[in-house]
Amino acid sequence: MTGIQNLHGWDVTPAQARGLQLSLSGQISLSPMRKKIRFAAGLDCSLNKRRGRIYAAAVVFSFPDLALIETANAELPLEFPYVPGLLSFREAPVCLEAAGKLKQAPDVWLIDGQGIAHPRRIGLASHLGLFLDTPTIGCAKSRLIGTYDEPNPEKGSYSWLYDKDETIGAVLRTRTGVKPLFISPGHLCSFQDTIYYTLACTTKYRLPEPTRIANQTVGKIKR
DNA sequence: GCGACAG
DNA sequence: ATCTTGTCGC
Repeated sequence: MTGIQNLHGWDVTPAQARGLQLSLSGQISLSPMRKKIRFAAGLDCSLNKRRGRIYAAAVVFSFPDLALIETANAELPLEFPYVPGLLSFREAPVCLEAAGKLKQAPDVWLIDGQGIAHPRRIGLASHLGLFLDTPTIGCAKSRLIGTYDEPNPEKGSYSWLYDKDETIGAVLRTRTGVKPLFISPGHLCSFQDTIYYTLACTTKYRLPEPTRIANQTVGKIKR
């Protein structure tokens, strides 16, 4: 896959990382997606702390039929610690390497982590969106920041996620009676796009197919 | 000072 | 994220 931007290096300290986030967050766009979507991709990481390695898998599905088209993966030494709010500095480098190996460039990415539902409005999905220069949606399994009302139990119901008075994402039920997902725009998409495409990529499981299969794929390459 | 805290 | 089999419930 071509067209990946290299906006900055990743060998930084936590303090420098926060500074980069402050200067990059202003470049994130929430404008609605317009292009016709033919390919939706998923990205996920896993790590082996004992070996000090981090792995990533990028998978591409056709849309809206959701047939698996291609997978690619990557492996790198684990260099940055896990710090809430700085996840992209730990996971983005391998994710970008895996994404770069794909032949089919996707029209939208679903990513395991937050988009703008982040203290500085630039979670992993937003940060990757800037580098990929393609719409990205953050599909996190749990909350990082924000307040919300519990959505109704039926698949498809949702409530908004707020930080003070600002809407930063949605709490979406992707499967009836199961814990909801915390979704938010990463880059180049709106809140409505986020809900629409997450549901359009979800079949019978809690996680949408792109991130579900990416998670399954990265689990295999680690072993 | 005391919790909360994506993966 | 990771360590992990059976088991409770729709």
